[in-house]
Order: sequence, then structure tokens, then C-alpha cells
Amino acid sequence: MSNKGITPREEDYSQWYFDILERAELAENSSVRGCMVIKPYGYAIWENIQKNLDKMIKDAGVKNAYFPLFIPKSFFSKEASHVKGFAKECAIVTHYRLKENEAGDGVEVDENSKLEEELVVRPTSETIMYDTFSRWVSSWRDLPLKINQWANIVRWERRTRPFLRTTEFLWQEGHTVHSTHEESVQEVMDRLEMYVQFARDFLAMETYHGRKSESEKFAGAVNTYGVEAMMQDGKALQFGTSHDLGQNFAKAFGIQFTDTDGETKLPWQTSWGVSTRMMGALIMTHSDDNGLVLPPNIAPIKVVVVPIFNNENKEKVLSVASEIVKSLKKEVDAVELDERDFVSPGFKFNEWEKKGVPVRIEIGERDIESNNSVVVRRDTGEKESIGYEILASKVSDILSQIQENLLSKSKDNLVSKTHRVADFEEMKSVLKGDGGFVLTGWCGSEDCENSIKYYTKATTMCLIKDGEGKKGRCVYCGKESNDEWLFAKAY
RNA sequence: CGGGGAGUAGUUCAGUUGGCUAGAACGCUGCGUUUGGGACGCAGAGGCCGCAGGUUCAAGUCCUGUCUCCCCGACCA
Repeated sequence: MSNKGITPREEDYSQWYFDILERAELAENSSVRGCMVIKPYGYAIWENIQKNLDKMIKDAGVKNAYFPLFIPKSFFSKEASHVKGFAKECAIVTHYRLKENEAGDGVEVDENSKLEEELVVRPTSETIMYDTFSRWVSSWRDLPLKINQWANIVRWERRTRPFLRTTEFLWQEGHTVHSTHEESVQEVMDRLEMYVQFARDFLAMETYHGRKSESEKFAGAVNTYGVEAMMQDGKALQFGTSHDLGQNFAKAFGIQFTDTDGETKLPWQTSWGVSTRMMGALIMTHSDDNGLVLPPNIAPIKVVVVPIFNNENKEKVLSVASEIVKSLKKEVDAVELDERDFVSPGFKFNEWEKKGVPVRIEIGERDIESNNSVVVRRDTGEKESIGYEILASKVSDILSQIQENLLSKSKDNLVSKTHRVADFEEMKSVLKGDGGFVLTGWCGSEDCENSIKYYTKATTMCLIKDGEGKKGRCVYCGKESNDEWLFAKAY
């Protein structure tokens, strides 16, 4: 797996994700698969994502709220294509009570507690939120309505993958209601751009974004837009979506408003979200054979100070080290001192590298004598001796450099793995080789899309801005095409 | 749901044509020596060999059934 970074295979995450997640051990005979425990270090990354993204969401005038986990089954019958998209992956609550079994050694479902209407564990919250919105919206003065929720959701997928497709996952889902289509489309694009910006600034990830094809769009949407990242192994990963819902749901859930002209109208809606899948993208984008590599702007621990001592000089070294930590904390947050005396320094170096801490500072007797400390970068492995007086500001600079370097590496990876191809043969050979994105003409027909998928395993990712209106020929059927689309094998 | 593979210690796995008290490495516990790139020595704890049935003097090993997990597909964020 060298040079491909971390992939979501069991053998990889058991080795590298040791601090991030582990498979949940559920009931012996349970058919629950793909439920993961997010461990404290992994959850700290998620909290950093939450904190920073939540600020951007609020800056966009969106307010947080929380809606029920359980959705009456009947809500799902209201929007035809929505139910069709989710019906096959819903967990359903049918009873609300257990009783002791006859043998007296366990419990069983109490048949007397059957629910009159079954409840669906939310696979997404459009239905329950929009039912509520229908009571919140009655006038143009109530619009735009912009609501976001941070929640867990359940999708009973046939096949799961750690982080990328788990049965239960955490996400953020934003839902807005507007009086005009122009305004709702603007919201869709703004939130899409927000995700792109977030990925760039915090996750140090360069991505493509654009409209999804008809077959790839969200169940119930008029249009879906996605953010696509390129992993080190040549597979694409979609980690954010933004949907133009048109008036489909407004119609289905009876959301109406009286406009300034006195007319009763249907509003226009959007929804958009990113999930813990984003952490998978983050990990797979930057990490190497030595473990995680985390961008400083999202790392739970940005700097770790490893004192190197023996029984004789322990006290002295530790006191200098904690002085240094104190001065570092004035300029850098998330600094940690590793005082453990039961593992060797070499063990610590390795462990913090696996955890992806961006900067490690080593302080031992040698350094104290020369008023220096050894500063090591996780991204390049470079070591540098830096004096105490300038340490804090230097480290702060190095953290910015690491953030920049990771972004530029991600950009290089994206560019170098994007191939513009002339014909289908070339497309096949590119995808059979190192993979990556293929940029090529596509006539827009679902038949061609399916054939391309059949022969190459690649699907349409999205229509990026550069590709819009770029006339050419469809890579498969050879007919005239209006746009150049992005294809890739994807997770 | 189709194709392939695997279930033995906390983890990763050995375990021969059925044969004695089921093993290793790592991890864990204790003591000592160590500590600038995953330390070492000694002592120890830890097992319903996935589950149920069968064949046999004897089953981790053979047979039948069953459950679960992993990989590759189909489906999807």
C-alpha cells in the first residue's frame, strides 16, 4: 500500500486508524454491520470540523435546531422519488417495549407494544423538517428560513466501509426555504462554495465541484451539486452535497406562503450536508505509510513536546519542557507535553507520528545546554534546531507552512491525476492504470453513462465550471456533446 | 443478493495423514536494568478452537447444518 496512503480497507484502518475508530461489537447474531465507534482522538477531529464549519454556517445566516430521530412512516410516502431513493435502506421501529422471555433468561419483544404507525429512523430529515416548516412558513416575511442541524442518521446500506459508508453516521444537514428560485439557487451555490472553502482552509484539500448528472442526483432534488476530492490511490471521493430541491417538497408537504402581491405561492427549497465521511477524505488525502498526517488547522494536537530524560535529569528536563510549553501556549493552541516516563522517546516519536501531530519538539539535556530544541515537521520529516527565545513564533510559522504545503500537495495530486482524454480507448487505459479523474465530452445520455460505467467502472462525478459549454464529442457514442464532464472510479 | 476467503489468547496468526497438558509474536501484569527513533532480562496472567449436531477409543483437525466477519461485485453519501 505504499505510495497510496491510507485506504478504507480493514487491514489499513486496523493498523492506522487505531486512534480514530474501531468496529463496534454489537449483538452476536446481529445483522447490524458497519457501525463504528469513533474514539476520542477521532472525535476531537470531528469536533474541530464542527466548530469551524458551524461558524461558517452561522455566518451565512443559518440557525441551528434539532428535529426528531423518528419519522412517521407516512411522511415518506409524500414525495415519490424521495421515498424511492431511501426505501431500501431504512431502519424501522415497530415496537416500544420488551418483556422477560418465558425461560426467564433474557428479553423478547412485547407484541402488545406494537406501534400503530411505524417510525423510520431518519436516513435524512427532509420529510420531518418540511412537515414542521409547513407550520412555520405562511408569509413572505417568514422567508428565507434557514435551519441547520447536527445529528446522527441511519442508512441500512448493503455494503459498508469504515468512515466512508457506515450504517450510522454523524453529519450536518442544512435546509432552507426561499421565496424565489433565483434566491434558492444562489443558496445552493453559496453553500457548495462554502464546503469548497472549508476543505481548502481547514482540511488543506483542493477539490472539484459542480452539478451531478441526472442519475447521480439526490432523491427528490431538481439538481444536485457535489464536492469531489481525489485520493492518493486514484479513486474519487464525494464528501459534500448541495441540492436544489425546487418546489418538489414544498408541494408534497404543503409549505406555502402569501407573497407581497397577496398571492399564495409555493416556496423554493435547498438542502446541503457533509458527514463524518469528510474525516475519511481528510485522512486518506494526507496520510502516508507512517500513519496520519493532519493539517494544523484541524489537528486536535498541533504541537507535542517530548522531553528526553533519564532518572538523573528527569526533574530538570521536565521543568524546562513545561516552561517551553507555557511560552508556546501564548502563540499556539493545542500544545501537549508528553511526560510519560514508562515509554522510551523513540516510542513516543513513533506514536505521535502515527497520530499525525503536525509538529514535534524534542528537548533533552543536550538541547538545554545549548538553549535549543529540535523541531520536527510531520509532513516533511525535516528537523531543525531552534533557540528558545524564537521558538514560539517559529513554531507558529512552521504550522502555517505545513498547512500551506499540505494544500499545495493536495492541489498537485488533483491536477496530476486529472486527465483530459480524446477517445474511449484512452479513457479505458487511464482508468485501468493509475485511475484519477477523466475529463471528457459526454452527450448526457444515461445509456452512454451506463456503458462507460460497465466498461471502466467509472461514473460521472460532476460538471465542473471549466467543462460547462465546452463543445466536443461524447467519448462513448461520438455524438456531439455540449459539456466536458468529470469521470472517475469512486468510493 | 451473487462470487471468493476466513472464524483458535486482547490483537495478528501457526497448529502436519485425527493422537498426550492447544502454540508463537505483539499487547497486558509484576520486579529490575534502561531512556536522543517503536528498549532489554526474568517471572506471570490470559482459551467453551464461532455455534449446534454427527462419525470415532480419541475431533481445533473429518462430515452436516447454522451464524458471523472480511474481500470483489450490484446498490448508495
